[in-house]
Amino acid sequence: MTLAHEAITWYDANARDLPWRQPDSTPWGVLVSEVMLQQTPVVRVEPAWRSWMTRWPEPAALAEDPPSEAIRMWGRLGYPRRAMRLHACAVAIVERHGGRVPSDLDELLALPGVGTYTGRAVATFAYGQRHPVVDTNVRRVVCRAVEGKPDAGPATTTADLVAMEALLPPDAPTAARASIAFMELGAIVCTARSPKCVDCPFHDVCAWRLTGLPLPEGPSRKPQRYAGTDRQVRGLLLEVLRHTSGPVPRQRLDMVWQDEVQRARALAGLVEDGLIETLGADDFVLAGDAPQGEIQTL
DNA sequence: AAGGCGTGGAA
DNA sequence: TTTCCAAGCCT
Repeated sequence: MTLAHEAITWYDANARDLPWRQPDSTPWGVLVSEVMLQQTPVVRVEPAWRSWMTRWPEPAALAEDPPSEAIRMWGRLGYPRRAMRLHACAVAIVERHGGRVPSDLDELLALPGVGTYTGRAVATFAYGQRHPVVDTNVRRVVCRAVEGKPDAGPATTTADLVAMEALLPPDAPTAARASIAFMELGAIVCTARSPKCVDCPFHDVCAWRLTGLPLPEGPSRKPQRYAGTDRQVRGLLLEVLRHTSGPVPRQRLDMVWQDEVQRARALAGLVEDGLIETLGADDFVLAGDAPQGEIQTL
């Protein structure tokens, strides 16, 4: 019994019932879920995914609405640039692929917001192709079970793909199930902080467990702060824009953050990223909400 | 190729 | 309270 087959057997009995995994889910639904799941937990994605798919059941529907609507629908999932890119992705799918999510990996990777993980996930989970699919869960499971290390280091794309490739069964449908099974295992059993080894199908063969669950060696890299950063200020600014339909005067935005320098920097950043647009000298709107011909540049 | 980029919940 | 983490992407 290989690791892949052990994982698949475990997955068949323990997988969560998520809407984008239903038999009737579309490649578009899979793509939307993958983008939403980039750095956002499943529990917060699920209701947002349902709303999104109800409103925009296919790429063409989203492409017809302005980016501002995507940003509003994104709500508080975080990293709203993803909403922008998903909108741009829908436009590209309409323009380049006749409104159908492409199945070719290189065409997927060429879409905005679709990187190594997401492209392979869509090709594999939506189209049943055989590709290694490596996310943070897979990296953790493989490095523990195979290498015996407590935590995966920084992502090293090529090496990670090669390592997973070696574990994949030869036929595509089984390989796809193996990938989703490894991911699920990392998500609910082989978790970062409190792995539930008693529930793990790799219990008896896991190199990490067999060597006594050694702790991480050096000091962990310190996570990025959030409070007081430009990111927080951007979030506050965007929160105002999201809940306003018309132009928002600069004066209103001035209220969200004391530090004028930082506030201006955050605002300029949002414009730079294309999330918002300036209207005249002192009004702002979400991207795409400006009346024709009234967009000003800084 | 490190670091920027949101948000909320669990420990 | 603070820290850490959650199916990354882009530059």
